[in-house]
This record gives sequence, structure tokens and C-alpha cells, in this order.
Amino acid sequence: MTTMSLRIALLGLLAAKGPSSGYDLAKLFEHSLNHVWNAGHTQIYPELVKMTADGLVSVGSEGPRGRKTYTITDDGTALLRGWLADHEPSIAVRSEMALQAFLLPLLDKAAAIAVVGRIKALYVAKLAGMTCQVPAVEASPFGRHALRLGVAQAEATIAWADETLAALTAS
Amino acid sequence: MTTMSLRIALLGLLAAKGPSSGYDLAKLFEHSLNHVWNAGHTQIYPELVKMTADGLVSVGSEGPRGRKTYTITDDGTALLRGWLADHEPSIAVRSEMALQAFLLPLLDKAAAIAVVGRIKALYVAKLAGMTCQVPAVEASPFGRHALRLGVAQAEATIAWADETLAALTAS
DNA sequence: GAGCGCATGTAAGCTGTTACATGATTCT
DNA sequence: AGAATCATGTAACAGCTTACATGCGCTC
Repeated sequence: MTTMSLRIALLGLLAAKGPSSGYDLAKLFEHSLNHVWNAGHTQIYPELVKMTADGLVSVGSEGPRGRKTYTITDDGTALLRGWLADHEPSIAVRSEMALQAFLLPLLDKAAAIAVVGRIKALYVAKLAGMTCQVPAVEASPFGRHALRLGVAQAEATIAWADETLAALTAS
Repeated sequence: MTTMSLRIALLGLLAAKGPSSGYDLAKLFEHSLNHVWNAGHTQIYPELVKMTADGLVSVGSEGPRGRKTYTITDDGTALLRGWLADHEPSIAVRSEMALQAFLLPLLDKAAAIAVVGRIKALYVAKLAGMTCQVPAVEASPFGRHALRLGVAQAEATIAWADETLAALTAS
């Protein structure tokens, strides 16, 4: 029942992009993995130390500015592949947006319309951000599937917002 | 930047369903709010104590079996409405499924197909669970919008899985 | 030499999960 | 009487966020 998805994400990035520093990995979280998982450097640095102790990654000698380059080990690769192949992903939801949707009847018509309109705007912007990076992602195999998934879910959310706005304005 | 979504969820249920015990609220999380948020009794009981101290709910005298009935206060109602109307929902994603999708190219064709197939099966089951409770939910205003949102997102995920399976088998 | 980006870390606090623990009431 | 359900809690641990803190190297 171990979750350890941060570990998996870090191992995945090391496998996909090759040896990297904690700083590099933090940047990759911001730019390439942001639709999937997020983590700041304060979480990444200690985790890399633990992963080194567990033999999942190895750390090379320090470069300029104290830079440490981590490389995935065979044990790390095995753990990563095993998790990918065997792990049943959790479908537990914890979404502030869905909570707002659930409680919408507590608001009057105008306020409810405003809330759904804001949700729509948020996802329209998110979708725009994703679609404009499609060309870059299509170049490498990684991230293509995840990006299509993100786009599909954002489109579904926007369609829900439109439908809900129509129902609210009609009532 | 306070999150406090557990508080909001509890206040929302108290507003929607009326005075309830912690036990009732835990059951409601399981049955009515499960597509939206989840929380166990070990999180709910201490939070209700804190919320009582903060004046957001009030607790009546103990009933049978030590049952305590909580009621939302005016302060609680004000906080709830304010959050609903003003809170910009976080769109940060942390999805094990999306992580698996991202890292799919690390697996060989057969393993990747198996992973996507399992994801599809999971969401087909989730969708079935949601659609069969649509009639019950349609009766009361609460949860209708959230349920439609859950259904739309599940359908989008299943469509993504079909598309991805087709692309994988073709390659 | 001033400023920016690179690069690493620690500490406090909040949130959430799992395991443990207890007792009352109702149903069969 | 035994089992299931009702009903409440505590404690330990894991995961994550925010704020704090430091210093190097490059460019203008």
C-alpha cells in the first residue's frame, strides 16, 4: 500500500532525461511534469538523499556551485518498471472544484453562475497552456499520452461548465 | 492561501443535510461526497472539535451512545458562502494515473497496453457506480452538478484510454 | 560590483493515513 | 449470548507547504 509516487516521478524523470541534479528535476517538475505531479525542491532534495541511501540512485562528484548529479541505478530502474506495470492507480478524488460544484445549490443564481464561469475560465486558460505546448511534446515520446489525457479532461470540464451555465441561466 | 477544504466540506454537509454527528458526516463522505472529497472519522472528529472552538459549529448535548450532534452556526454559514463564492479552486494535479501515462514509453508495447487497459477498466467501473446513483441524486439538488462533472471526466478518461490503446496496438 | 539565476539545504507546521482502543445499543 | 452497527476518540507516522537560510558563478 506504499504510495511513494514522488520517488516514482523522480525515477521516471531520471530514466527519461538521463542524469540530472535536484535542481534540474525541480525545473522538470515545473515544465514537463506539471500536469501530472508537482513537487518543490524542498521535497526533492531530502527524497534524493533517501533514495541514494536505498540504492535507487547514485550521486556523482560535486560539480560547480555544489551541483550533484544523480543517476538511476539498476535497482531504481527495476522498482520503476515494477511500479508502472503493477501499481493500481488510486482513483480517490480530492478536488476543490468538485466540492464547489457539489455545494452550488447553497448559492443564489447569480453567485452560482459566477462560480461556474470562473471555473470555466480557469480550465480554458489551462487548456490553452497545454495545447500550445503540444508541438514541443510531440517531439519526444514522454509526456505525449499524459498531455492528451490532460487535454481530454480539461475539455470535459469546460463542456460541463457550459452545460451547467446553460442550466443555471435557464432556471 | 489557507486551504481548509475539510472544514468547508463539513460545513457544506451540515448546511445541506442539517444537524449531524461526526459519525453521520463520515457516512456522508462515503456515500454522497465520495466523488468529490474523502475523509475518515479520524480526521473528522478532531476537526469538529476545532471548528467548535472557532465558533463555526455548535454541539448539542450528548445523545445515546455518546452521540454528539453538531449544527452549523451563522459564522459557519458566512465562512462557507464566502469560500464558495470567492475561492479560486486549485488546479494543481497529483494523479498516479497521469504519472503512469507520462511514463508509458518506458514500458514495452504489451506492458503498456496492459496498463492502459487496467486504467480503462477502473474508470468503466467508476462510471458504472456513478451512473447507477444518478436517479437517487437527481432527487435532491445537492450533488447533481458534482456527479455530472464526475461522469464527464470519467467518460473523457475512458475515451483517452480507447484512443491510446488504438495507437499502441497500431504501432 | 550589482543583480540574476544556479544550486543546495533546514525547520516548523499543517494535512492526511493507519493502527490502536473503547464502549453502547440493536438485531437475531 | 454473540454479532453487527453505532459512536467516539488517540497516537504514530508519512507527505507536503511555507518560510528561512546560504553561497557560487555568470553577465552587464
